[in-house]
Amino acid sequence: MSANQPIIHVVDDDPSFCTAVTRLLHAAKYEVRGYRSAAAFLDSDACADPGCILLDLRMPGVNGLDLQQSLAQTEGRLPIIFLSGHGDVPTSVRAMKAGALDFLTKPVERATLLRAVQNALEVDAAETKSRAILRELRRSYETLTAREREVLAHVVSGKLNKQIAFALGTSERTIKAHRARITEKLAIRSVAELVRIAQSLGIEPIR
Amino acid sequence: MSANQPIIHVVDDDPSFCTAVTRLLHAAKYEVRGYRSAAAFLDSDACADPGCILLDLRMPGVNGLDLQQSLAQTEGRLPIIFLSGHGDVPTSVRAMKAGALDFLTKPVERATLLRAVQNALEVDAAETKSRAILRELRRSYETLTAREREVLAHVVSGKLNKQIAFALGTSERTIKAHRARITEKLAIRSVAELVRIAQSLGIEPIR
DNA sequence: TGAGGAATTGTACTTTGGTGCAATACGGCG
DNA sequence: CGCCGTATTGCACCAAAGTACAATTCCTCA
Repeated sequence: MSANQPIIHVVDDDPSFCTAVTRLLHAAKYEVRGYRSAAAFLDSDACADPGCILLDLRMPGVNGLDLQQSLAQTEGRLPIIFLSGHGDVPTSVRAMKAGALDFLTKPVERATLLRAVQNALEVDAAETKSRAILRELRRSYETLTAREREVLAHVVSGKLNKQIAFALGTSERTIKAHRARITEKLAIRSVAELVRIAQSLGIEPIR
Repeated sequence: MSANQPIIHVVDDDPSFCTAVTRLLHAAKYEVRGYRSAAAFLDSDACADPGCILLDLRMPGVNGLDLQQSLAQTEGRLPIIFLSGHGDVPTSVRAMKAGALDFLTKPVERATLLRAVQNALEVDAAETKSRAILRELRRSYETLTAREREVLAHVVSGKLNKQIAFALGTSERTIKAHRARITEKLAIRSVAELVRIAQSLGIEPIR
Protein backbone atom coordinates (compact mmCIF):
# COMPACT_ATOMS: atom_id res chain seq x y z
CA MET A 1 0.00 0.00 0.00
CA SER A 2 2.97 2.31 0.16
CA ALA A 3 5.63 1.62 -2.45
CA ASN A 4 3.26 2.05 -5.36
CA GLN A 5 4.42 2.89 -8.82
CA PRO A 6 4.49 6.61 -9.43
CA ILE A 7 1.67 8.01 -11.56
CA ILE A 8 2.06 10.91 -13.96
CA HIS A 9 -1.09 13.01 -14.00
CA VAL A 10 -1.58 14.81 -17.27
CA VAL A 11 -4.09 17.63 -17.02
CA ASP A 12 -4.78 19.05 -20.47
CA ASP A 13 -7.91 19.77 -22.45
CA ASP A 14 -6.25 19.01 -25.76
CA PRO A 15 -6.95 15.33 -26.52
CA SER A 16 -4.29 14.96 -29.18
CA PHE A 17 -1.55 16.42 -27.00
CA CYS A 18 -2.71 14.33 -24.09
CA THR A 19 -2.47 11.20 -26.17
CA ALA A 20 0.96 12.07 -27.44
CA VAL A 21 2.35 12.74 -23.99
CA THR A 22 0.74 9.63 -22.60
CA ARG A 23 2.30 7.53 -25.31
CA LEU A 24 5.69 9.10 -24.73
CA LEU A 25 5.54 8.47 -21.01
CA HIS A 26 4.23 4.96 -21.45
CA ALA A 27 7.18 4.22 -23.64
CA ALA A 28 9.38 5.32 -20.75
CA LYS A 29 7.57 2.84 -18.45
CA TYR A 30 5.60 5.43 -16.53
CA GLU A 31 2.04 4.94 -15.46
CA VAL A 32 -0.07 7.81 -16.80
CA ARG A 33 -3.50 9.17 -16.01
CA GLY A 34 -5.18 11.86 -18.08
CA TYR A 35 -7.67 14.57 -17.10
CA ARG A 36 -9.66 16.78 -19.45
CA SER A 37 -9.92 19.66 -16.98
CA ALA A 38 -8.71 20.97 -13.66
CA ALA A 39 -12.06 20.05 -12.17
CA ALA A 40 -11.68 16.48 -13.32
CA PHE A 41 -8.34 16.31 -11.59
CA LEU A 42 -9.65 17.81 -8.37
CA ASP A 43 -12.46 15.26 -8.34
CA SER A 44 -10.02 12.37 -8.42
CA ASP A 45 -7.94 11.67 -5.34
CA ALA A 46 -4.72 11.71 -7.23
CA CYS A 47 -2.41 12.67 -4.43
CA ALA A 48 -2.62 9.38 -2.60
CA ASP A 49 0.14 7.78 -4.65
CA PRO A 50 3.59 9.06 -5.55
CA GLY A 51 3.83 10.93 -8.82
CA CYS A 52 3.76 14.37 -10.37
CA ILE A 53 1.48 16.60 -12.39
CA LEU A 54 1.94 17.77 -15.97
CA LEU A 55 -0.31 20.76 -16.10
CA ASP A 56 -1.56 22.71 -19.08
CA LEU A 57 -1.70 26.41 -18.48
CA ARG A 58 -4.68 27.46 -20.54
CA MET A 59 -7.81 25.39 -20.08
CA PRO A 60 -11.51 26.17 -20.17
CA GLY A 61 -12.91 26.72 -16.69
CA VAL A 62 -10.27 26.56 -13.97
CA ASN A 63 -6.86 27.26 -15.50
CA GLY A 64 -3.49 25.84 -14.57
CA LEU A 65 -2.44 28.61 -12.20
CA ASP A 66 -5.73 28.39 -10.36
CA LEU A 67 -5.36 24.67 -9.97
CA GLN A 68 -1.82 25.18 -8.67
CA GLN A 69 -3.20 27.62 -6.12
CA SER A 70 -5.82 25.16 -4.94
CA LEU A 71 -3.37 22.32 -4.67
CA ALA A 72 -0.81 24.41 -2.83
CA GLN A 73 -2.83 24.21 0.34
CA THR A 74 -3.57 20.49 0.21
CA GLU A 75 -1.84 17.92 2.34
CA GLY A 76 -0.13 15.41 0.11
CA ARG A 77 0.38 17.65 -2.89
CA LEU A 78 2.37 16.53 -5.91
CA PRO A 79 5.09 18.46 -7.73
CA ILE A 80 3.82 20.41 -10.73
CA ILE A 81 5.42 20.80 -14.14
CA PHE A 82 3.67 23.30 -16.35
CA LEU A 83 3.24 22.62 -20.04
CA SER A 84 2.16 25.61 -22.01
CA GLY A 85 1.54 26.35 -25.64
CA HIS A 86 1.25 30.08 -25.38
CA GLY A 87 2.56 30.98 -21.97
CA ASP A 88 4.11 34.40 -21.54
CA VAL A 89 6.95 35.45 -19.29
CA PRO A 90 4.88 36.97 -16.45
CA THR A 91 2.79 33.83 -16.23
CA SER A 92 5.77 31.52 -16.12
CA VAL A 93 7.38 33.67 -13.45
CA ARG A 94 4.22 33.59 -11.40
CA ALA A 95 4.03 29.83 -11.72
CA MET A 96 7.64 29.37 -10.66
CA LYS A 97 7.21 31.72 -7.71
CA ALA A 98 4.21 29.66 -6.67
CA GLY A 99 6.43 26.60 -6.49
CA ALA A 100 6.19 24.96 -9.91
CA LEU A 101 9.16 22.69 -10.50
CA ASP A 102 9.38 23.57 -14.16
CA PHE A 103 7.58 25.42 -16.89
CA LEU A 104 7.99 23.86 -20.32
CA THR A 105 6.74 25.10 -23.67
CA LYS A 106 4.93 23.09 -26.31
CA PRO A 107 6.05 21.45 -28.38
CA VAL A 108 8.24 19.90 -25.73
CA GLU A 109 11.38 17.92 -26.48
CA ARG A 110 11.08 14.31 -25.51
CA ALA A 111 14.32 14.37 -23.52
CA THR A 112 13.41 17.62 -21.79
CA LEU A 113 10.08 16.27 -20.66
CA LEU A 114 11.54 13.01 -19.41
CA ARG A 115 14.25 14.80 -17.50
CA ALA A 116 11.70 17.10 -15.88
CA VAL A 117 9.45 14.18 -14.96
CA GLN A 118 12.34 12.21 -13.53
CA ASN A 119 13.36 15.17 -11.42
CA ALA A 120 9.79 15.77 -10.26
CA LEU A 121 9.46 12.17 -9.14
CA GLU A 122 12.64 12.45 -7.12
CA VAL A 123 11.43 15.65 -5.50
CA ASP A 124 8.11 14.02 -4.73
CA ALA A 125 9.78 11.03 -3.14
CA ALA A 126 11.88 13.27 -0.93
CA GLU A 127 8.95 15.48 0.05
CA THR A 128 6.71 12.52 0.74
CA LYS A 129 9.31 11.04 3.00
CA SER A 130 9.89 14.19 5.02
CA ARG A 131 6.15 14.81 5.23
CA ALA A 132 5.67 11.32 6.62
CA ILE A 133 8.32 11.90 9.26
CA LEU A 134 6.83 15.24 10.20
CA ARG A 135 3.33 13.81 10.39
CA GLU A 136 4.53 11.09 12.70
CA LEU A 137 6.26 13.63 14.93
CA ARG A 138 3.15 15.77 15.07
CA ARG A 139 1.08 12.75 15.91
CA SER A 140 3.12 11.92 18.97
CA TYR A 141 3.42 15.58 19.96
CA GLU A 142 -0.35 15.72 20.06
CA THR A 143 -0.44 13.02 22.71
CA LEU A 144 1.23 15.47 25.08
CA THR A 145 -0.93 17.42 27.50
CA ALA A 146 -0.90 21.21 27.54
CA ARG A 147 1.29 21.22 30.61
CA GLU A 148 3.75 18.79 29.13
CA ARG A 149 4.07 20.99 26.07
CA GLU A 150 4.86 23.97 28.26
CA VAL A 151 7.57 21.99 29.99
CA LEU A 152 8.91 20.76 26.67
CA ALA A 153 9.25 24.31 25.38
CA HIS A 154 11.32 25.21 28.40
CA VAL A 155 13.44 22.09 28.19
CA VAL A 156 14.43 22.70 24.58
CA SER A 157 15.35 26.23 25.61
CA GLY A 158 18.03 24.73 27.83
CA LYS A 159 16.40 25.68 31.10
CA LEU A 160 17.23 23.83 34.31
CA ASN A 161 14.44 21.93 36.03
CA LYS A 162 14.47 24.39 38.90
CA GLN A 163 14.14 27.31 36.48
CA ILE A 164 11.24 25.65 34.72
CA ALA A 165 9.62 24.93 38.06
CA PHE A 166 9.90 28.57 39.04
CA ALA A 167 8.58 29.77 35.67
CA LEU A 168 5.55 27.50 35.90
CA GLY A 169 5.02 28.04 39.61
CA THR A 170 5.43 24.40 40.60
CA SER A 171 8.14 22.26 42.16
CA GLU A 172 11.22 20.72 40.63
CA ARG A 173 9.86 17.30 41.36
CA THR A 174 6.81 18.01 39.26
CA ILE A 175 8.94 19.04 36.32
CA LYS A 176 10.81 15.76 36.57
CA ALA A 177 7.51 13.93 36.44
CA HIS A 178 6.46 15.84 33.34
CA ARG A 179 9.80 15.24 31.66
CA ALA A 180 9.56 11.55 32.35
CA ARG A 181 6.18 11.44 30.64
CA ILE A 182 7.41 13.51 27.69
CA THR A 183 10.38 11.19 27.27
CA GLU A 184 8.11 8.19 27.34
CA LYS A 185 5.44 9.53 24.98
CA LEU A 186 7.88 10.81 22.40
CA ALA A 187 10.17 7.81 22.80
CA ILE A 188 13.13 10.15 23.22
CA ARG A 189 16.56 8.91 24.19
CA SER A 190 18.30 12.22 24.77
CA VAL A 191 17.77 15.94 25.13
CA ALA A 192 19.56 16.40 21.82
CA GLU A 193 16.90 14.34 20.10
CA LEU A 194 14.19 16.37 21.81
CA VAL A 195 15.71 19.63 20.62
CA ARG A 196 15.81 18.36 17.06
CA ILE A 197 12.22 17.18 17.19
CA ALA A 198 11.06 20.49 18.61
CA GLN A 199 12.97 22.24 15.87
CA SER A 200 11.20 20.37 13.10
CA LEU A 201 7.86 20.98 14.79
CA GLY A 202 8.60 24.69 14.78
CA ILE A 203 8.65 25.00 18.55
CA GLU A 204 10.64 28.10 19.34
CA PRO A 205 12.82 28.24 22.43
CA ILE A 206 11.54 30.49 25.20
CA ARG A 207 13.57 33.64 25.80
CA MET B 1 29.97 50.89 8.75
CA SER B 2 27.07 48.50 8.96
CA ALA B 3 23.67 50.18 8.72
CA ASN B 4 24.37 51.81 5.37
CA GLN B 5 21.65 52.91 3.02
CA PRO B 6 20.75 50.18 0.56
CA ILE B 7 22.06 50.65 -2.98
CA ILE B 8 20.18 49.58 -6.09
CA HIS B 9 22.62 48.34 -8.71
CA VAL B 10 21.28 48.77 -12.22
CA VAL B 11 23.17 46.68 -14.77
CA ASP B 12 21.98 47.56 -18.27
CA ASP B 13 23.72 48.53 -21.47
CA ASP B 14 20.87 50.76 -22.63
CA PRO B 15 21.68 54.29 -21.42
CA SER B 16 18.20 55.67 -21.83
CA PHE B 17 16.58 52.88 -19.90
CA CYS B 18 19.22 53.13 -17.24
CA THR B 19 18.55 56.81 -16.82
CA ALA B 20 14.84 56.30 -16.63
CA VAL B 21 15.09 53.63 -13.96
CA THR B 22 17.60 55.63 -12.00
CA ARG B 23 15.32 58.63 -12.02
CA LEU B 24 12.36 56.54 -10.94
CA LEU B 25 14.29 54.99 -8.05
CA HIS B 26 15.79 58.28 -7.00
CA ALA B 27 12.31 59.68 -6.76
CA ALA B 28 11.52 56.85 -4.37
CA LYS B 29 14.52 57.86 -2.22
CA TYR B 30 16.73 54.95 -3.22
CA GLU B 31 20.43 55.30 -3.83
CA VAL B 32 21.24 54.00 -7.31
CA ARG B 33 24.40 52.95 -9.08
CA GLY B 34 24.51 52.16 -12.81
CA TYR B 35 26.74 49.76 -14.75
CA ARG B 36 27.07 49.54 -18.51
CA SER B 37 28.01 45.86 -18.53
CA ALA B 38 28.25 42.74 -16.41
CA ALA B 39 32.01 43.16 -16.39
CA ALA B 40 31.70 46.68 -15.02
CA PHE B 41 29.57 45.36 -12.20
CA LEU B 42 31.96 42.54 -11.40
CA ASP B 43 34.83 45.01 -11.21
CA SER B 44 33.10 47.04 -8.55
CA ASP B 45 32.79 45.59 -5.08
CA ALA B 46 29.11 46.12 -4.95
CA CYS B 47 28.18 43.44 -2.48
CA ALA B 48 29.69 45.15 0.52
CA ASP B 49 26.57 47.19 1.25
CA PRO B 50 22.96 46.14 1.48
CA GLY B 51 20.99 46.42 -1.74
CA CYS B 52 19.80 44.49 -4.75
CA ILE B 53 20.54 44.14 -8.44
CA LEU B 54 18.34 45.12 -11.38
CA LEU B 55 19.80 43.07 -14.15
CA ASP B 56 19.24 43.33 -17.88
CA LEU B 57 19.07 39.98 -19.61
CA ARG B 58 20.58 40.73 -22.97
CA MET B 59 23.85 42.63 -22.94
CA PRO B 60 26.95 42.54 -25.08
CA GLY B 61 29.68 40.36 -23.61
CA VAL B 62 28.62 38.60 -20.43
CA ASN B 63 24.83 38.39 -20.35
CA GLY B 64 22.51 38.53 -17.38
CA LEU B 65 22.23 34.81 -16.79
CA ASP B 66 26.00 34.42 -16.88
CA LEU B 67 26.41 37.19 -14.37
CA GLN B 68 23.82 35.53 -12.15
CA GLN B 69 25.82 32.31 -12.35
CA SER B 70 29.03 34.05 -11.36
CA LEU B 71 27.43 35.86 -8.46
CA ALA B 72 25.71 32.74 -7.19
CA GLN B 73 28.94 31.43 -5.78
CA THR B 74 30.10 34.65 -4.14
CA GLU B 75 29.92 35.27 -0.45
CA GLY B 76 27.80 38.35 0.19
CA ARG B 77 25.66 38.12 -2.91
CA LEU B 78 22.72 40.43 -3.48
CA PRO B 79 19.21 39.47 -4.59
CA ILE B 80 18.66 39.75 -8.34
CA ILE B 81 15.65 41.10 -10.20
CA PHE B 82 15.80 40.55 -13.93
CA LEU B 83 14.60 43.22 -16.30
CA SER B 84 14.19 42.06 -19.83
CA GLY B 85 12.94 43.58 -23.03
CA HIS B 86 12.75 40.42 -25.08
CA GLY B 87 13.02 37.59 -22.59
CA ASP B 88 11.36 34.33 -23.49
CA VAL B 89 9.73 31.77 -21.23
CA PRO B 90 12.62 29.28 -21.06
CA THR B 91 15.02 32.03 -20.11
CA SER B 92 12.82 33.42 -17.39
CA VAL B 93 12.29 29.91 -16.01
CA ARG B 94 16.00 29.32 -15.98
CA ALA B 95 16.59 32.59 -14.17
CA MET B 96 13.97 31.84 -11.56
CA LYS B 97 15.34 28.34 -10.99
CA ALA B 98 18.75 29.88 -10.47
CA GLY B 99 17.35 31.97 -7.66
CA ALA B 100 16.25 35.23 -9.22
CA LEU B 101 13.72 36.98 -7.02
CA ASP B 102 11.74 38.27 -9.94
CA PHE B 103 11.80 38.56 -13.72
CA LEU B 104 10.11 41.68 -15.03
CA THR B 105 9.49 42.71 -18.61
CA LYS B 106 10.20 46.09 -20.15
CA PRO B 107 8.54 48.42 -20.17
CA VAL B 108 8.03 47.89 -16.46
CA GLU B 109 5.25 49.45 -14.46
CA ARG B 110 6.50 51.91 -11.90
CA ALA B 111 4.55 50.28 -9.08
CA THR B 112 5.63 46.80 -10.10
CA LEU B 113 9.28 47.75 -10.06
CA LEU B 114 9.07 49.50 -6.73
CA ARG B 115 7.28 46.57 -5.18
CA ALA B 116 9.91 44.17 -6.48
CA VAL B 117 12.75 46.35 -5.23
CA GLN B 118 11.15 46.75 -1.84
CA ASN B 119 10.78 43.00 -1.56
CA ALA B 120 14.36 42.40 -2.71
CA LEU B 121 15.71 44.75 -0.07
CA GLU B 122 13.78 42.93 2.62
CA VAL B 123 15.08 39.60 1.41
CA ASP B 124 18.60 40.98 1.34
CA ALA B 125 18.32 42.28 4.88
CA ALA B 126 17.12 38.91 6.12
CA GLU B 127 19.80 36.99 4.23
CA THR B 128 22.53 39.32 5.35
CA LYS B 129 21.49 38.88 8.92
CA SER B 130 21.42 35.11 8.82
CA ARG B 131 24.70 35.02 6.93
CA ALA B 132 26.29 37.15 9.63
CA ILE B 133 25.04 34.83 12.33
CA LEU B 134 26.28 31.79 10.47
CA ARG B 135 29.66 33.34 9.79
CA GLU B 136 30.04 34.11 13.47
CA LEU B 137 29.16 30.55 14.40
CA ARG B 138 31.64 29.14 11.93
CA ARG B 139 34.30 31.46 13.25
CA SER B 140 33.98 30.16 16.78
CA TYR B 141 33.61 26.58 15.60
CA GLU B 142 36.98 26.94 13.90
CA THR B 143 38.63 27.69 17.21
CA LEU B 144 37.84 24.13 18.29
CA THR B 145 40.57 21.51 17.98
CA ALA B 146 40.00 18.38 15.94
CA ARG B 147 39.44 16.37 19.08
CA GLU B 148 36.96 18.84 20.46
CA ARG B 149 34.99 18.66 17.23
CA GLU B 150 34.83 14.89 17.51
CA VAL B 151 33.50 15.18 21.03
CA LEU B 152 31.00 17.83 19.96
CA ALA B 153 29.62 15.59 17.24
CA HIS B 154 28.99 12.89 19.82
CA VAL B 155 27.48 15.28 22.32
CA VAL B 156 24.92 16.62 19.87
CA SER B 157 24.07 13.02 19.07
CA GLY B 158 22.87 12.67 22.62
CA LYS B 159 25.62 10.31 23.73
CA LEU B 160 26.56 9.98 27.39
CA ASN B 161 30.06 11.00 28.41
CA LYS B 162 30.94 7.38 29.10
CA GLN B 163 29.75 6.35 25.65
CA ILE B 164 31.79 9.09 24.01
CA ALA B 165 34.81 8.05 26.07
CA PHE B 166 34.45 4.48 24.90
CA ALA B 167 33.96 5.53 21.28
CA LEU B 168 37.07 7.69 21.33
CA GLY B 169 39.09 5.27 23.45
CA THR B 170 39.68 7.66 26.32
CA SER B 171 38.30 8.22 29.79
CA GLU B 172 35.14 9.93 30.91
CA ARG B 173 37.17 12.56 32.71
CA THR B 174 38.87 13.50 29.46
CA ILE B 175 35.52 13.96 27.73
CA LYS B 176 34.45 16.25 30.52
CA ALA B 177 37.60 18.31 29.98
CA HIS B 178 36.85 18.58 26.25
CA ARG B 179 33.25 19.53 26.88
CA ALA B 180 34.31 22.22 29.30
CA ARG B 181 36.56 23.72 26.63
CA ILE B 182 33.85 23.46 23.97
CA THR B 183 31.38 25.17 26.26
CA GLU B 184 33.86 27.94 26.94
CA LYS B 185 34.98 28.50 23.35
CA LEU B 186 31.47 28.52 21.92
CA ALA B 187 30.06 30.44 24.89
CA ILE B 188 27.31 27.87 25.22
CA ARG B 189 24.88 27.87 28.12
CA SER B 190 23.09 24.59 27.50
CA VAL B 191 23.19 21.40 25.47
CA ALA B 192 20.07 22.60 23.68
CA GLU B 193 21.96 25.60 22.40
CA LEU B 194 24.81 23.39 21.29
CA VAL B 195 22.47 21.14 19.34
CA ARG B 196 20.97 24.12 17.55
CA ILE B 197 24.38 25.53 16.71
CA ALA B 198 25.57 22.19 15.36
CA GLN B 199 22.38 22.00 13.33
CA SER B 200 23.01 25.33 11.62
CA LEU B 201 26.61 24.36 10.99
CA GLY B 202 25.41 21.21 9.25
CA ILE B 203 27.01 18.86 11.77
CA GLU B 204 25.13 15.61 11.50
CA PRO B 205 24.55 13.47 14.60
CA ILE B 206 26.61 10.30 14.73
CA ARG B 207 24.64 7.07 14.29
C1' DT C 1 -21.04 8.56 42.01
C1' DG C 2 -17.06 5.83 40.92
C1' DA C 3 -13.23 5.19 37.41
C1' DG C 4 -9.53 7.35 35.28
C1' DG C 5 -6.60 10.92 33.52
C1' DA C 6 -3.91 14.95 34.72
C1' DA C 7 -1.25 17.71 37.74
C1' DT C 8 1.01 17.92 41.78
C1' DT C 9 4.41 16.80 45.46
C1' DG C 10 7.43 14.27 48.89
C1' DT C 11 11.41 11.24 50.22
C1' DA C 12 15.28 8.83 48.95
C1' DC C 13 18.69 6.85 45.94
C1' DT C 14 21.41 6.43 41.58
C1' DT C 15 23.46 8.20 37.55
C1' DT C 16 25.36 12.01 34.96
C1' DG C 17 27.41 16.23 34.25
C1' DG C 18 30.41 19.94 35.71
C1' DT C 19 34.37 21.91 38.35
C1' DG C 20 38.61 22.71 41.09
C1' DC C 21 43.23 21.19 41.63
C1' DA C 22 46.90 18.83 39.83
C1' DA C 23 49.90 16.04 37.14
C1' DT C 24 51.78 13.54 32.93
C1' DA C 25 52.88 13.11 28.02
C1' DC C 26 53.73 14.59 23.30
C1' DG C 27 54.96 17.56 19.46
C1' DG C 28 56.26 21.93 17.39
C1' DC C 29 58.82 26.26 17.70
C1' DG C 30 62.07 29.90 18.82
C1' DC D 1 66.52 22.70 25.07
C1' DG D 2 62.60 24.93 27.45
C1' DC D 3 57.87 26.93 26.56
C1' DC D 4 53.25 26.30 24.94
C1' DG D 5 49.22 24.18 23.36
C1' DT D 6 46.79 19.87 23.23
C1' DA D 7 45.37 15.59 25.03
C1' DT D 8 45.04 12.90 28.81
C1' DT D 9 43.74 11.36 33.52
C1' DG D 10 42.89 10.99 38.72
C1' DC D 11 40.48 12.39 42.94
C1' DA D 12 37.04 14.67 45.28
C1' DC D 13 32.86 17.21 45.52
C1' DC D 14 28.71 19.54 44.12
C1' DA D 15 24.77 20.20 41.10
C1' DA D 16 21.40 18.39 38.10
C1' DA D 17 18.72 14.82 36.13
C1' DG D 18 16.35 10.49 36.36
C1' DT D 19 13.79 6.85 38.99
C1' DA D 20 11.20 4.04 42.37
C1' DC D 21 7.38 4.14 45.50
C1' DA D 22 3.57 6.75 46.97
C1' DA D 23 0.01 9.93 47.91
C1' DT D 24 -3.31 13.93 47.12
C1' DT D 25 -6.37 16.91 44.49
C1' DC D 26 -9.28 18.18 40.73
C1' DC D 27 -12.07 17.30 36.81
C1' DT D 28 -14.50 14.74 33.35
C1' DC D 29 -17.11 11.04 31.64
C1' DA D 30 -19.93 6.99 31.81
